[in-house]
Amino acid sequence: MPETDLLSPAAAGKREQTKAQNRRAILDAARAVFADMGYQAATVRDIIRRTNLSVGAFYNYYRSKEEVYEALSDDGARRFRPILAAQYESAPDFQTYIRGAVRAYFYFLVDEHNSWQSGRDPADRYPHVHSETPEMKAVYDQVRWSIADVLAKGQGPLVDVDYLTAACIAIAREVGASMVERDPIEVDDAVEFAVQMILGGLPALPRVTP
Amino acid sequence: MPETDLLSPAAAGKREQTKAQNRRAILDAARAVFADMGYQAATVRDIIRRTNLSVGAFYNYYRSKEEVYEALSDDGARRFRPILAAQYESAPDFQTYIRGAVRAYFYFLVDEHNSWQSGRDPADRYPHVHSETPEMKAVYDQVRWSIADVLAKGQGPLVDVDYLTAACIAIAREVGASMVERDPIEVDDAVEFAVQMILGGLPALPRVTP
Amino acid sequence: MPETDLLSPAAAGKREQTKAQNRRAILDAARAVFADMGYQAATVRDIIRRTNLSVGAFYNYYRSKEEVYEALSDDGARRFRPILAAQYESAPDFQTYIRGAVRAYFYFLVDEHNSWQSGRDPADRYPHVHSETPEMKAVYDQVRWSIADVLAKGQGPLVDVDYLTAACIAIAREVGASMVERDPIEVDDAVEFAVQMILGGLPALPRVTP
Amino acid sequence: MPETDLLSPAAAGKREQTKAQNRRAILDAARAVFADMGYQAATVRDIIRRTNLSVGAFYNYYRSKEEVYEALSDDGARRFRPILAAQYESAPDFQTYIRGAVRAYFYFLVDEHNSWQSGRDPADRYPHVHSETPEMKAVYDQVRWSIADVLAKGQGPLVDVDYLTAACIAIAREVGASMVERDPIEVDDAVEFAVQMILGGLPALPRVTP
DNA sequence: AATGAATGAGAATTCATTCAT
DNA sequence: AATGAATGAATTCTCATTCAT
Repeated sequence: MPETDLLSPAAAGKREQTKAQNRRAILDAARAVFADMGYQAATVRDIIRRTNLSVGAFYNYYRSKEEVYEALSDDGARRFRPILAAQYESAPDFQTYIRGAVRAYFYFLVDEHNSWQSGRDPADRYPHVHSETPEMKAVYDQVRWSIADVLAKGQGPLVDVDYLTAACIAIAREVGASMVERDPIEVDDAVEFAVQMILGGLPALPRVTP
Repeated sequence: MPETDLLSPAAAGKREQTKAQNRRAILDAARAVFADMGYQAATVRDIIRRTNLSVGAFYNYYRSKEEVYEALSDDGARRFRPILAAQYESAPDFQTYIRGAVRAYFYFLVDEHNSWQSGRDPADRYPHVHSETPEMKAVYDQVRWSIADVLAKGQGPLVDVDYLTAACIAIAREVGASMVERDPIEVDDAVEFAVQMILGGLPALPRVTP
Repeated sequence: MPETDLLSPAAAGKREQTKAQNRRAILDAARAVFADMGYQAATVRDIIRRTNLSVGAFYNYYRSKEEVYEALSDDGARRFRPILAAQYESAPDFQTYIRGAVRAYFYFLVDEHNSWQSGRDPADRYPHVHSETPEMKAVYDQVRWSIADVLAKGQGPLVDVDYLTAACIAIAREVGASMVERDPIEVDDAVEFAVQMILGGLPALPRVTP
Repeated sequence: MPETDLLSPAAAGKREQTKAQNRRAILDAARAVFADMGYQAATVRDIIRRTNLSVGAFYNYYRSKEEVYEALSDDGARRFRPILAAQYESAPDFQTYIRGAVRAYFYFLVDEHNSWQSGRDPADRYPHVHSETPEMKAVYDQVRWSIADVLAKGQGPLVDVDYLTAACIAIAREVGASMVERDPIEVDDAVEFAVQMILGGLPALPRVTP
């Protein structure tokens, strides 16, 4: 409730900039930490340690580990949603949609993958960890929903919708995960593989009576 | 005052039996607890609470929470390995092998699923937890290895082995997970779906030059 | 949920005894700490420090500072209630009741006062503290209630009940507090003073119309 | 950009005025907050939240939370001292002095009470807190001292000075506290009650030999 | 002077593991 | 072997105070 702004605009701008940087630093650190050791095992201190902020600073930006997780999810979803939506709108048939969605997802993964460097080997210290960033989860949820939607609208074959969704998602997820482990990363090869796997399997699937 | 060394063989046998029972009780409790809330969130007290035992007794049987996890993994792997091995030995071709492996995996899942009752919905209290029991993980690793092996031996098509393994595993995992959520569980339908998805996709896959 | 009690009765008894001792040690430490620096300023660590227990042990016995406070209150109330009740039952008139209650209260105070030794000077480090133990508060509440009750039943003069209660309580409290500061403590003198102060003032009080 | 040193005297005066206003705003806020939740539980942010100021500004005016407390005490004492002193000078006897002092104290209380509005009921959130503003404490100390002085000078009866002081103070305090809880507040009735309680009790008190 | 983000010591609490009985 | 209280490091979060702007 300051009465007036006594700071110069420049100074105020710098303040804002620093805040934005710190916010991002926390998110980046959190992404790396969650990827390294999983959400459950990660502690707020782990996140802070990858930052040059103090404990207090963390709590100035986020009220808990949970809130960071949400922010990360939102971040991923927000960036991926428009891409996926475009595919969804423009695709004339199921095949085209699948290809577009998988491609979009894989490029997103590569992007994510490039944006952080895991400092040390995760699984060594914290076993049993499913490294899945909240962003991946958010994107994955989006894809799941849109596949289900396309199928539900009858634009796909008359198969078990749940199973097909699960299978598509599964393929995209795992092939994607396998892809980003390689060096160099060949996105188009991976897209082709996943798409053929999905589409090739379709004709043979057991039909259901709606 | 504890019983002394002056036991009859019968009494000694009884004691062995009790030990085995306790060991199993701990594993059963741990399986349920890990499934409910994940390894990290689970506390040793959570485990022993589902047991007749005291904290101290727990540590007589396992030296740490970690060790219980390992034991659970071993347990699952040990039970599943022979089944899978049989498929592996007897299968004349890739198709047969896949069908056998998926069927074996799905029946294993159903078995696991029936063996514990999640008291309440875990995800409510512990968000972002991918409940995956150590046993599932172990079995999954086995399947992954054997698929890779079959492919490596040239009994499958000339495709990207890593990707195919990943895709097969992914399909089996997710369709399987989807299957056990249903009531009633129709194992054979799910097997058929997963198998067709995998095998149907094969011919269309991009070939690689070895 | 131990199957049987394998401990000898003697050992079990010792366990129980130790627990009782620890429980008391915590209460004693808490009483002293609350008296020294007030409930608000007191920390759980302050309490533990006056004990040879560990942090964890504290939480084995009480779940929070608050719970210790409650226990202390209950303790005081439980010990004082019967004494006060006896006065209340047997007193033929207001004068007798007041004298009995004040006497009981003062003896209780002396008892309390003797039971703990403030290690260092409180007010130096934690200013603005109203040193009032929860036990004193509980007893005080009892007395307040019983005076109000006696007056409400018409056994006292027709005066403003709230004010009279407040005044009686106030006199007892402050004269009592003053009393225990002295060395030697002369309980009977203090009782006499307080009682005369209360009863002497009665006739002159403004009457109210009920 | 802050104003520079090139200010007109008028502007400088204005700044002085602002400083005084801020100082008062902090004190008012602090009084309310301390009353609501006690000194310990109150945070500096609680205080500035009831203010137009920033954290930094707070520390421009007072160097610590403690210092604010002191300032409040001084404030109350400073305002009340002259009033009490006047009574003290002009009173021909003990009776008159007591009546004057009590009346002055009660009017002071009413004044204090009107000057802040407790937002919600404090005791709900912070148990066991005897909300006593530093100002009340300061005034109370003054009264205590002056009664003791009057008695010491032999203008009162030959009774136990400590006890009488304690009792007078106690009555004034508690009846006063009870008074301000009422709506409407009837100061004169309360004064009459307290004065009669004190003076009425005097003749009956045990005499001491000096 | 004002601003409000940053700091970090310190508070409450949990929990894997040990150990006396 | 069994028991369960004790331990204390580790965790989350708060808040008085400082300091760059």
